[in-house]
Amino acid sequence: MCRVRFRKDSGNSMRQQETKNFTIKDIARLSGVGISTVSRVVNGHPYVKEETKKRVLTVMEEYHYTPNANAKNLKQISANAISVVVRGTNNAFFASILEKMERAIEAGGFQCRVTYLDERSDEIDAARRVCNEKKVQGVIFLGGSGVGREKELEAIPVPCVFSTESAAAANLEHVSSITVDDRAAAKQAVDYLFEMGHRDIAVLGGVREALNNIGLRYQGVLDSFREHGMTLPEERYFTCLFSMEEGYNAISRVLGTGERFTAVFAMSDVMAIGAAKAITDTGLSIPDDISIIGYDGIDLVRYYNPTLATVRQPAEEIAEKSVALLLEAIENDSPARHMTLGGELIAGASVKRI
Amino acid sequence: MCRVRFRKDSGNSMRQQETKNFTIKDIARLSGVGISTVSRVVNGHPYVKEETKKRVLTVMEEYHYTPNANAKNLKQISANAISVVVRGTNNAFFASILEKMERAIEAGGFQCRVTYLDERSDEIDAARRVCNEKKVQGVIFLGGSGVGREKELEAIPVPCVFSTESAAAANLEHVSSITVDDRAAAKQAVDYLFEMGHRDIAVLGGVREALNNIGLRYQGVLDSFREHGMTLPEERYFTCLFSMEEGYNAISRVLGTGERFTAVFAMSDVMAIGAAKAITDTGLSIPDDISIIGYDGIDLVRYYNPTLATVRQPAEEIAEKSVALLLEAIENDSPARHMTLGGELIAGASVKRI
DNA sequence: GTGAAAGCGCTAACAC
DNA sequence: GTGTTAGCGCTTTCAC
Repeated sequence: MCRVRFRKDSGNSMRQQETKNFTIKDIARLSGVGISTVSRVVNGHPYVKEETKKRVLTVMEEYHYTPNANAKNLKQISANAISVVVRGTNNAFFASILEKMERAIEAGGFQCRVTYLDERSDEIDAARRVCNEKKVQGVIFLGGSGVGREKELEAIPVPCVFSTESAAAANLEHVSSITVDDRAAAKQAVDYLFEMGHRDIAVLGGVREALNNIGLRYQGVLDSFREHGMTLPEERYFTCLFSMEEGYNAISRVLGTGERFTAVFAMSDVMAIGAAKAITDTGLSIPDDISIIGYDGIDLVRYYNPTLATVRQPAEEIAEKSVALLLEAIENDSPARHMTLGGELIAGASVKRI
Repeated sequence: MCRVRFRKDSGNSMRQQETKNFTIKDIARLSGVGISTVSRVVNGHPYVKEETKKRVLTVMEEYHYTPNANAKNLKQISANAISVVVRGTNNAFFASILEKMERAIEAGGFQCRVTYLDERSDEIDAARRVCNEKKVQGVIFLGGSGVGREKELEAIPVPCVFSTESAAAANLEHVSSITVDDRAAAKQAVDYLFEMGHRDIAVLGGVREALNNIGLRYQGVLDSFREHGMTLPEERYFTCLFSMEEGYNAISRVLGTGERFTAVFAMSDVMAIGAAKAITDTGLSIPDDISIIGYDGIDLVRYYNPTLATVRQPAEEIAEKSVALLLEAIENDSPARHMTLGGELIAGASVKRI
């Protein structure tokens, strides 16, 4: 492309020059030093005469030199960096954790490299690739799961931390994890609805599998029902994906049939928001006709109308502990640990005592 | 790290092997062919005997070989890829455009490489780096601005498209842009408020600069006021950043002083949501006491209570046109173009006729 | 059809 | 303090 572009005004050699990608060799030649000296300056290594350094920096500036990261990574043994592999873009809950992780990683003296993956991609595969291409010293999986992937995890040569999913079952000496006690937290949410006098409670959640967060939250729901001498009828569990749209559709559909309940526990705040809108669109009121409580504690619940009750997962604590666990493993070669944090019930105007 | 880990059970050579990063050389040796043959198989080049190909693939499979992207990029001249540089993570409006861009780019036969940048980073610098490291054939800037950066843009050797910010002023033959007519769209929003009988209108927006989107939206606001024989008092313009929190704080503060108006135009939906919550938290009703209309048309406005009126920027059209412009420039070497799309007024329960 | 060999731009010994 | 040089893992001529 550029070729053609330049052919149009080939008399202009200035532009030709501006487009050239300067290499370390060019900079060395232009500043009259060897390439290793340039490399030393670029990487802030010691033992370069102040004067030489200045000259090299000037040339670098003048020609807009940027080192080629491919070449750097190809050669470099280790880069003092930590990689965070995030599963699922556009997830408000993860976004808030990620932000805090970045800060903690940098505070710990490491660079932070974030890899965003969509749902279709394999996070462990991506991590393996990052490890040997970017030479990172540790990996944090945000929203990924290591369950049943022991074999692949073995192939990752640096300490790992699974954030928000337990990896205790993998039982690997380089894989830690940090989770919220989903079962207890979900129980708290439903307990709260019972306390507020609700008896006819619906649950909006994802596909229940024994070992994932959803399965655990479901267990917590059952625990609460059991403790209150009740059982959750299967027709009161609505399955949907983690989006407002899906939550809306699921609850719209059931309310459309004339079915009624006095409260909903949604296993994520975005589902809860969809559900809330479905309720008001049906002409019902929150919380007068139906109460609703979510899960996660994303910022948005505070700004919704009415303010949504939720069980907050402690984002900053998750972030800090994840990074702390990883740094310990990297720096002190500490053994893997699996920590569990508690959720926090946040009351909101969306739940009414009946 | 891994060293230490392995020393713990150095008798286990299996794990040692699993952690090794296989290179193209290893695969060549293990399958008894030359490295160029492996390279051909990996890249799907023709002229490899079916049998040889099969053998190589088997070995690759067996040893979980993944090519090193650094080495690949270092050597490769061009990669049939397009880079999208997104400024500002966690922006729902951009996220929806990005998703559609990815699809369009892949449909056009190119790979899509997304680079996420925070507000502090320089998007043009990042693009330049991506160009010579990843060998992309074109760049789309989502949310970046090329204004006043002609010099740096010249250094990018491939066609570019600025999405959502005009780059007409740069007047470069390889830089196109696609924008919404912010001025007209903002005018629509305020016109609508006037039509609904509002006279005391507040505006919540960002820092006004002559050439950016905010400045244009502000001009549109002034246009509408002028057309309705009025002027916007300076004390009715509230400046805040693009977040719910900022919108909330700004409107809370002013309502707290007892100041009142009958309608608010917020220059983004997230600001509008913050403002909406500030209004209801003050004990006022939307739309009975104060009407509100936002800007952007993110999904969330449909799920808010009450449904927020907004001016929708046509995300899919922006995405499609951006990609189309770029593909044309890449494939047919078409000259730069600057397109302007229209916004669409979306009525909502948040605006009341008075 | 397939292999040998020359680099891509850089880092890190090692020599001076 | 600074320069020379050997690769990192790959693609890509160019021979055969």
